[in-house]
Amino acid sequence: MARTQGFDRDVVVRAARTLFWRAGFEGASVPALEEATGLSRSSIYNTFGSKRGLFDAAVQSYLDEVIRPRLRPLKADVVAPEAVLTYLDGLREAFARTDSMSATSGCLLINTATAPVVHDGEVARVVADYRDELRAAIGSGVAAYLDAAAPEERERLADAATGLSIAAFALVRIAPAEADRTLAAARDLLTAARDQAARAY
Amino acid sequence: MARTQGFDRDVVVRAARTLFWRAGFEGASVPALEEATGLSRSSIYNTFGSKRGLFDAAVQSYLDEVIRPRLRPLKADVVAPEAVLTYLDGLREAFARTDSMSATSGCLLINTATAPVVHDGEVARVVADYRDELRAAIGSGVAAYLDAAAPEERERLADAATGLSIAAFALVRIAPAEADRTLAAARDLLTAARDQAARAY
DNA sequence: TATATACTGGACCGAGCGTTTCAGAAACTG
DNA sequence: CAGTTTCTGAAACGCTCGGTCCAGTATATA
Repeated sequence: MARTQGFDRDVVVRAARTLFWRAGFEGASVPALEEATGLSRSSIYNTFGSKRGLFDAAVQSYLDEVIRPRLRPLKADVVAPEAVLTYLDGLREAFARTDSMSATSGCLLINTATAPVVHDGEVARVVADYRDELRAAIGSGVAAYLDAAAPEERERLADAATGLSIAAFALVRIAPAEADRTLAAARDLLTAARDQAARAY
Repeated sequence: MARTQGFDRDVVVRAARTLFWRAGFEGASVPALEEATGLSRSSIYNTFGSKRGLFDAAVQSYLDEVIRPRLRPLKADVVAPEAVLTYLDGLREAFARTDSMSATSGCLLINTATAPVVHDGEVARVVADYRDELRAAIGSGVAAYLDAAAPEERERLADAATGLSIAAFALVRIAPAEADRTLAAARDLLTAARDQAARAY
């Protein structure tokens, strides 16, 4: 009866996501979004309602396709001891591939945390929820890695590894080498804590 | 012979700085800058050449009047052992005063690091230089605090404390409690390292 | 094949942007 | 007090912004 949609919604959202990631919410203009998605303005507004609607879809896509796959090993019921190191190393590898989105543009959500659009409370909550999710995942990873450490030490190291990951994302655009050092520091903190625990036996 | 300037440049730059801090470079419109500074558009352009020129002046003012006073104890020829803890505690106090600029708006330069304007290479360099300055200052503070620790451990902890300070600034707008935890983690890392060094005797 | 449905392209909207311009007011200097 | 210089206010610039609208077209169903 009705004509079917002539584009793949996921593909469109992914294209918009890339532009928002690179340019930020404010920096991605509607004409630029048209070009990136291949959609005309009316299709964008018909499908997503507004620029914000498209941004929200892009953020969800970012969480589902970029963030969570990387965090999956840390969110599993049983977490591998080395999973938290693998996470940090995976981030460093992404930063080292200088043409990767992570290297050129950091993290869509961390970029958003310091952008004007965050004054919209709903956006701020999404970003804060992301931080909590990251913290919980790293917390599991640290617990699996330092199974013998005192709880307060594990919490402290999980806070530190989470913060250092966030700092690395904030830095990678302007100082990629220093972003890598920041992640290396997180890794070293964990391995040093483990070495010390082993020595305590 | 010539008429003298009818306003105090420093006062004007300070007012602009506050607005840029709150709203970011892109978010601070020229009309809003007029209102904040009390200057008319022509005076702004006559004095600073462009919005970017005013922003650059605001950034310098931020470095000179906000950042460097806080870092001064860490940059002195002889650094007090506890100075790095005092720095972290001072940051936490500022974050706890929920009406302070730091609590509501984080750090002007870290906000800029993830903003579109950073694609201007000159702006990116200023932000990267700030990170280096912060890292060097914290490095001195860590060296003074952990005078007996191994050099590689001091470097690692200095990288960590620097990164965690940056993460706290990135987070404070959207998750102030977590920003405080991030700084607390930095502090605990340092004190734990010192306790452990003491125990080694 | 006829029809109904909704996707699509492109013109258009008002608003706000950063910047330029210029005439006139202000006030130091000689 | 006259002259010169510079600051200042206001208006207008061209442009881009996010968003709306509608006629035309494509297509799945009956």
